[in-house]
Amino acid sequence: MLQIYNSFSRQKEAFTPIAPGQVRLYVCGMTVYDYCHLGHARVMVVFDMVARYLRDRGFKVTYIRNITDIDDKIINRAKENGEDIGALTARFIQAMNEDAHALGVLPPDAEPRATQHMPHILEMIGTLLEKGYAYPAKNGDVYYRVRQFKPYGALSGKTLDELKIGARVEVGEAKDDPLDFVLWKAAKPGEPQWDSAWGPGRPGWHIECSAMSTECLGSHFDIHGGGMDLKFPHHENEIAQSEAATGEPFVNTWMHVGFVQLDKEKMSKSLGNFFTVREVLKRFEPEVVRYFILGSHYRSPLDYSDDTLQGAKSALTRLYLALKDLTPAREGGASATYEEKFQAAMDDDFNTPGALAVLFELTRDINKLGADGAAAAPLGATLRRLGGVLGLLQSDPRMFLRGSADDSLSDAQIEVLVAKRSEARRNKNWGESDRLRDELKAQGVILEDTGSQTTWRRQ
RNA sequence: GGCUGGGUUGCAGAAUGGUUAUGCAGCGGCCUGCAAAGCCGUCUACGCCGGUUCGAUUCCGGCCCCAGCCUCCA
Repeated sequence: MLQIYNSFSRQKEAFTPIAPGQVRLYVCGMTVYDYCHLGHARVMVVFDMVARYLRDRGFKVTYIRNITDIDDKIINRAKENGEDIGALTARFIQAMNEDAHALGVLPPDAEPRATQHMPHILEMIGTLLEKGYAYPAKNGDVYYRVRQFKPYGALSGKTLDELKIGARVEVGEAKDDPLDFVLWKAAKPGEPQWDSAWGPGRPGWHIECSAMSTECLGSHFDIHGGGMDLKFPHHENEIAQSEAATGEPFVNTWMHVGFVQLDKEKMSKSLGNFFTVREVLKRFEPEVVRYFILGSHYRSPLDYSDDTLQGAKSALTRLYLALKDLTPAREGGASATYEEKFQAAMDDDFNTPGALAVLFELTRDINKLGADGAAAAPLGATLRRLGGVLGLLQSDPRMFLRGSADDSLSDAQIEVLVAKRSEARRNKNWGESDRLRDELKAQGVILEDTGSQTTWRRQ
């Protein structure tokens, strides 16, 4: 039985989809004004894993991940760059897709963009006004009247009065209540704008997700996810908007992914202590980064360090070494217990570290069979299959182990040295043979002799 | 201050009321021309104080510490 930790109830719950056999999943994606950093990568990889596992579990999954392509940061960045907003967002959407692809993240079923869903956004704001949950302010903005929505604060575990203590009042605010939040921002000169019954402007951040999620998945759907930092106010506001507008429950299960941290501190744009995905990919292979992310539970903080990434690389190398000499087999064979253990781990709130431990048990059993490739092949097939559920182990083992040349020796240069060494070995010239091996080692190339055959891999 | 997570062996990181997590690193052995890889064996735990229990790292209470949210942020 699949159990998921629901941030709303703050406990693990048995997962039952609204429509039998179908899961409707919405995840808050990126605001596209800059490159993805590791925090974004974690959310993308985690929900990719969730979607893959749910599908493997037999559910039909509709996975929606939105793109925020209009907001203050985008407008400001475009202004700084002297760049057209559309060009800026197109550029970073492209970059995001490249990063996601590198990390083995499958495209969601749809990636709705705020600017392409303006009618539905306007419709929802209209409904909220009609129902008395929203009001137009003197400055042309439209606000959500938080006190009108009784359950407000349920997700974040706060009461309105608690929230009010911390609320900041900006100069020149036109809100009736400092906790109210903006649904529609009146256009300022030179800014992108859309026509509305309340005057030209653009949507607030929260409304787009309410509009797009309910448009794509219906008023009431199964799982809504995002980073931990979206819990409040973003997701709280989504609930308020959506439930007030539709009159139905919005989401059954809320999933929040923990932060990527650097030196025990949240990696974030405002602190400036972040690594972009592309920076990290210059130093580690994408699959290593994916392993690093899945190597800890999705709700735990994940501390980034070179050592941890190096550890992920070593672990992944061990898995690939076990697959290296196996002939591909189609069937998993007598490996049902591994499948069961794997599923038991994943069923427990997507416990990927536990699932990975099962892959290592499989690896040990493959290695024990050693030269008996025929016996090991079905185990190898199971290892690859289960790895695939996590989006891992789908590369050619030899290609993964050889890595890429970077600024070191090329494949051809290595082959030449390996051939020279094999020649020396044939002549039992151990001095020369070991010298060549040390030379390669110094260049980060590791040799393995199996009888007269030598294989190599980059460290 | 309020709220939400969390404190596990050298590092990373799970589970669990009594019995091996797992990976990396270490140590001993096997294998190897020597290595590497692999296999076998092995060492280092469960923030503090109480309580429940035959028995608690695991449940309960209190405390300390860390991170995050309460303001844009995945």
